[in-house]
Amino acid sequence: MARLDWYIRSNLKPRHLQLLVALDDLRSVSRVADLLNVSQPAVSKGLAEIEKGVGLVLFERSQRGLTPTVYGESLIRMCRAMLQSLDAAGDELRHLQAGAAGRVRVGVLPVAAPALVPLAVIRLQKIAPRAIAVLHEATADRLLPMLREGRLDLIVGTVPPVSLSSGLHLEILHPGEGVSIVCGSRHPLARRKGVDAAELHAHPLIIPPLGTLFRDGVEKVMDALDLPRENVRTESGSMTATNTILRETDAIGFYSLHLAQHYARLGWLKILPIKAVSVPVPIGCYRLSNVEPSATTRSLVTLLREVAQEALTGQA
DNA sequence: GCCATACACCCGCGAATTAC
DNA sequence: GTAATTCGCGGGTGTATGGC
Repeated sequence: MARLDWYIRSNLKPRHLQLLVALDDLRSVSRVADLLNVSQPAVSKGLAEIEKGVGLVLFERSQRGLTPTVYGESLIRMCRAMLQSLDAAGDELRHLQAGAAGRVRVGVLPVAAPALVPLAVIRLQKIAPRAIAVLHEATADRLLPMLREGRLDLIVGTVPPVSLSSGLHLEILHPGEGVSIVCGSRHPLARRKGVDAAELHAHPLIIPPLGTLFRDGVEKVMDALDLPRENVRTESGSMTATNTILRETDAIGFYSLHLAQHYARLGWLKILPIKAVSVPVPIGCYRLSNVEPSATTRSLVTLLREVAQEALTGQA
């Protein structure tokens, strides 16, 4: 085992992790000493010993304090994840002690919020009645930092592909079904058996916000149907808001087929019978590749696979 | 005002020794 | 053979001091 690996496995202790994270947060040896209730030399010496142990300079020293080097930034990021894992271990033990079967914190992207995640959570509660699912719905730009900081166990939805070096593990749950064009059930086009793309020009459009994978798919559909960009009145990352606007106005929206069918079954929306280009947007779940998922997290991922597979085969 | 270093002290751990 | 005690070492921390 290399010296670096040996040092990290054998000598790096939780208080070292706390020290590095605190130094990154406060960028000052003396302020960290105050925070951790130790002397300033203890912090200075502690940092020097970690640097000696790993054989790398982790912080640049200056008269104004400390600045992490690239090595420091990398190790600190791992330290944050390890501390979060330790916190999660404590949480899980507390919940097990209280008679629960563990907890899973899920970042839910809008596309997975109405059906995929809730259906999987319902199944989880059947097989593990005391398990607790904590759901956070937001866009990818807000959820990915939470995942990297260890505040989430996984993210479910349409998120961009990641490289192996990103520290994220991606599992494709569903290859995607293309984009469906939808309107409210009282919309003038709702009862039509056939709709021409040109008829959509008279209606305002609701599209996903910039930076989302689904937005790229929607833009391709808009280009294929020659839908004018100036008709876009709303960019919405909220399913609830989008549904309300679609039901209360003559706006046109864009959903994945699975979602569109889900809302059509509820009688909220209609899928317009219009020929659109097929732009599949895959749905996946992301987690940190260097963090071993808890038993509850693994169970939920298995159920997400089941629900997604049933959506593929039309059982859902 | 900031951080680094030198030195001293305390504490915990492991090995060696002793008592039973 | 086992448990208790002793001793040495290393790690962690504090104070004092110096350099930038």
